[in-house]
Amino acid sequence: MEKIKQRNLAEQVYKLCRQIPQGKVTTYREIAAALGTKGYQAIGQVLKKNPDPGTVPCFKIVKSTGEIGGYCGSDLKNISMKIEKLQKEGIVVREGKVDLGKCLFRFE
DNA sequence: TTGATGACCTGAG
DNA sequence: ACTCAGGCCATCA
Repeated sequence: MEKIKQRNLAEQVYKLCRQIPQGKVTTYREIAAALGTKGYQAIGQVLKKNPDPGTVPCFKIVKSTGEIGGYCGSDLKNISMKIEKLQKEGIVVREGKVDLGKCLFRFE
């Protein structure tokens, strides 16, 4: 049987990212769960390697603890920009952390 | 193919 | 609350 494995994890991730509404954020864990995998790291890996802020709002993805994590190379400067973008969307960021109980979006 | 890396997660001290 | 160590998965050299 040819398992219809995930053609490309990246594509799935991008699709989910695009489906994130404005003013909401998601965690790597949710994405991995939505894809049915446990490679949380792989998610971030793909996002980091394929930074497409024009098509995929990767800044809407945070850690399960609510921390920002990283952005465009895990540089602190970029992280700051990520936070600003989130705030602009209407997301509440406190001490570099996001209110998951308020802006956590889940894939149905 | 093997080995190393990473924007992670969970649990224990 | 914070820090340390182990684990899981996909991608790159």
